[in-house]
Amino acid sequence: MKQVRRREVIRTGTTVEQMVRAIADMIVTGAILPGEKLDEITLASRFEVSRTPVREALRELGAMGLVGREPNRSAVVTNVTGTYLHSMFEAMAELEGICARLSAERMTVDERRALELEHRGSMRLVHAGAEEDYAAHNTEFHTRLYRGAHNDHVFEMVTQTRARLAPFRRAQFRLPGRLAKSYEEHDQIVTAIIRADAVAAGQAAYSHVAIVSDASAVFAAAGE
Amino acid sequence: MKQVRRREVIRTGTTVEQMVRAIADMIVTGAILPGEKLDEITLASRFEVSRTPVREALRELGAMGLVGREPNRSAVVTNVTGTYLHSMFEAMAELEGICARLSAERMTVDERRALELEHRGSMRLVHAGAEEDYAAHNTEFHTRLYRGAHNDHVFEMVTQTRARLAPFRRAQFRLPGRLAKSYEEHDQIVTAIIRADAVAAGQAAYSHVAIVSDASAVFAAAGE
DNA sequence: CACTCGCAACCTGCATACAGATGCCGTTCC
DNA sequence: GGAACGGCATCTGTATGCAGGTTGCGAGTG
Repeated sequence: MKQVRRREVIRTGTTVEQMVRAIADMIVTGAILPGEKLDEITLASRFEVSRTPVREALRELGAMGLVGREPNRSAVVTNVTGTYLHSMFEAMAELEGICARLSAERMTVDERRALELEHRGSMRLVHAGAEEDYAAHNTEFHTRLYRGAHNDHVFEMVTQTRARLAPFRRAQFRLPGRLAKSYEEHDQIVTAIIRADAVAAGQAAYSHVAIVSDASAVFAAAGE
Repeated sequence: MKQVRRREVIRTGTTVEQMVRAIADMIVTGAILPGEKLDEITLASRFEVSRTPVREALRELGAMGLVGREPNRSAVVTNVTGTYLHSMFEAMAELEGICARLSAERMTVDERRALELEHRGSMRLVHAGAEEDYAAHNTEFHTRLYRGAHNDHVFEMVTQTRARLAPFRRAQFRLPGRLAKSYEEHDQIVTAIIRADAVAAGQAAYSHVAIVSDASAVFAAAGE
């Protein structure tokens, strides 16, 4: 990490790690859309490096599942099938459930307090209808759950799954009334965690994500 | 896939995909031990290719979590810390639980029958004390559970986690009485799945893996 | 007019060459 | 005698060139 940063200054180009992050960002934020081709030469000139590091970055993104690769073809931003998308949403709900359950059992006092504060603070965003800000809060909120589970491998899995799902849930908070509903569901999760009620926390988190998945599935199917 | 195979004949060297598989195999079977360095030049000469495809293979293995990489250092077979190892075993138990639960709900009649047959057939291996064969059966048995969940993303996660855990659970069936115990636990899982009792299946699978994890953790700590 | 075959441009896969970084070891100085 | 510094060997990171595969377009034919 530190070395990478040092290089950032020295070299005119970009390191592979930076490219991976940059491209992954473009994918999850929607700057590049699913199905779009990622031409090595184009990317190389764009990042001002040769094709070699670009290839390595693409291979890593492929292993992460963000782009698909097949022999002698351009890498393409993964455009998952409906059934696979569904399996990811379902898996996400399971993972969230696990995280909430473990969080209820394992979060430190500080973590519980921080989660509650984060949650309470989001109420004004709901009232203001600040979708963008609420989305940011939402990410933070869920990340706290993932960390609170105190299980690094689960954290990796859930983080990676979320990244792969990101392109398909962007418009989520635009649905009317979704903000208030999300807040309420968060509230149930937080309450259960504060009470150290693992089962309730797990179920609340599972439903929360499962509901979101339904809404987004509709959106995705609608061709967003 | 097909194209790769065609090339296998034409070119003297090896493709990146083949190398990834080969190296991953060496790691999970213990041919290369955790902590061992993977020198690019050595691997290149060993596979009769240049360093470029080796680098790509190593990067992919890095993304899979099988090898660790840091700037300007050789890739090393991941030697996970105790706490991370523990988190993987815990995650594995959760994932197995999910698979068994979903299998109980979703397996087709054929899948249930095949699972039961596979299981019943393993009894003679237990009596014979055939550890190697039982290990093979065990892999097949669990793979059936993973597939039976009918969730591709969960399948990917559980498969990848199992691959990363493989180096640490090798000696598992050498423990006295472990074969019989494993069979009995499998029996509970199968029974619950046949009965379509999702909760029981999930719990049985969770305990099954959690128990194994304890035994293996001891082994790993002992320095196997 | 549609369909097929062939060619050409383009792109990926890999090898090789070079630059930069790291670590080790011997030497030197305190 | 020990520690610090410098040089060398080695390995990683990247650029570039070449070979093979794929695609798309155009000409020719039914």
